[in-house]
Amino acid sequence: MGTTQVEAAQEPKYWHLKTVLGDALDSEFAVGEVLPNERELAARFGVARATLRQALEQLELEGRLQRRRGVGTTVAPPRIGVSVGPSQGSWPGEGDDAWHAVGCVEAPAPAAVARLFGPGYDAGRSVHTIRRVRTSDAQPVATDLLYVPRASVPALSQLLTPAAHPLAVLRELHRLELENEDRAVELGSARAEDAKQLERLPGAPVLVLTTRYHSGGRVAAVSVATYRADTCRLTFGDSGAMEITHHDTASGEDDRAQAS
Amino acid sequence: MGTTQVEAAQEPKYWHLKTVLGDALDSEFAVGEVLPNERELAARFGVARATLRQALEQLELEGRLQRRRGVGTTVAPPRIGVSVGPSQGSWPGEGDDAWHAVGCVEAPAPAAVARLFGPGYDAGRSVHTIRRVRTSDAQPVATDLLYVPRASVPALSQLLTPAAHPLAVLRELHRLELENEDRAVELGSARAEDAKQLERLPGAPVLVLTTRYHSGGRVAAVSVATYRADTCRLTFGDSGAMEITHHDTASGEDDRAQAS
DNA sequence: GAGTGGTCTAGACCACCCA
DNA sequence: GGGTGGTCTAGACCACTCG
Repeated sequence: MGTTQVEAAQEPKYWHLKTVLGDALDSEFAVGEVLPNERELAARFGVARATLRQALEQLELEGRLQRRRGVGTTVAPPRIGVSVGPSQGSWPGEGDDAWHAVGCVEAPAPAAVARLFGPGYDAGRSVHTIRRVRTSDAQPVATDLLYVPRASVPALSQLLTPAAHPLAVLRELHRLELENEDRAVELGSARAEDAKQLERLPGAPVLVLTTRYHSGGRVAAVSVATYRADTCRLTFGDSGAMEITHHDTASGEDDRAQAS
Repeated sequence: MGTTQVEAAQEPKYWHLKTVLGDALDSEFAVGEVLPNERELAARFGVARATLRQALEQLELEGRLQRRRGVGTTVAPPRIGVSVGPSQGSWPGEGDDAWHAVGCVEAPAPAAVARLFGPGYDAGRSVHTIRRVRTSDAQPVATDLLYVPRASVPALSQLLTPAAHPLAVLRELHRLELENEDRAVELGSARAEDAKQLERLPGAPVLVLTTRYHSGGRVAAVSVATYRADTCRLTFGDSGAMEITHHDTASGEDDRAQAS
């Protein structure tokens, strides 16, 4: 019986590993520092590589590590707070909101998006579909598809060069009076196209922010934006504050309240 | 070399599997239906169980599957939209907001939370810490810790039974004039205590919603809420609409716009 | 006790990055 | 070419649920 198993752990190894590594990250590593490679870490902790990887995956999910194939695992900087309104209701692309249009097509909206326009919407009609990328601190944090039905921008000329097209759509959109926006956030995984824009692998965890822009009693535009979940914190509301790192979700500091 | 490998896939097996399973879910399964077990599915697709599990994990992350140890894997219902304001600024626990206090202690706030109160805050002081649970459709969707500094509720009597305590704190809080709220959403993983409340395993993906309640020029209360990322969609803004399922993030419907 | 998903192992090979 | 993380395998045992 005398194994070295002092801890009689009932918690999984990878979970314990995660906390050990997390603590080490706080105390012994600086942001940007490179960790030993996975094979060595696994050997050092006496576990299989797959088990170690389970711990690293969790830490990456929490935004504490960054792993890049062919390069290594580094300590991630605190998450970036990106403001997603309501900044007193403005149209997408208005002012300078860090978005940058990279393409535009006209096509029928996918069924799931068409539904967002409401029951009165004719699903067969093609809409202006603008792909945009949002950067912060010189790195891509989000990519979105902005759907603008032709009915929302009727004055738009039909003949436009690809470069002029998205800008013209946005310009027309800004002429409308924006009445309201509503938003929803959920967890998703990056599709291939999004992943490429975000410089991540397909399947990477993202926060999907869906915004509906209301004008004239209708939904005038819909944006489906995917934010990198590892590097971003989405902030709502007025003050641009809340510039805090808190790795709460992972760490100790158990100030537990009684459970039911 | 004539293996049956027709597809010459450059995409990983688990990724391809995920889309195949996802499509099957749409076309051949009803919500709540039980899938074949992992060993059989793996055999059926000719892959190792670990590979199959990678695909299932992704689908679960996207809220399309629900897996329970000892029970099986079932098709998940669409995500529940839970409103997280701003419902025209009201205090937590005001009206009936689906939250239910399950415990309360007084203790110093963890450092990460103390920082949210701003520079003028004395980190050593103990705060009322109320644990709450939010349910929707008879299942738990979120749990939070609500931190209320004693300075925010000075009139509170010192002697309270555990049962009366949280309610008294909330009652006093509601006397204050709520000026503002700001929020942030980020991805996290459930700590052990949270996981239990949410009926999930530790490490399960959650959306962490941090809210600061401002009153009298100060931060009068802070809430750190963890929502089940698999079953919830957080909705902001007025209308309680947006009751849409869109598995966009995973599915086909490629209406791609040109990349940069 | 039978069946489920959850954890873990010890290997192998691949895709990518960089010197 | 050498090193990194990413994928994949074929097993094993464990924790949990339920009849």
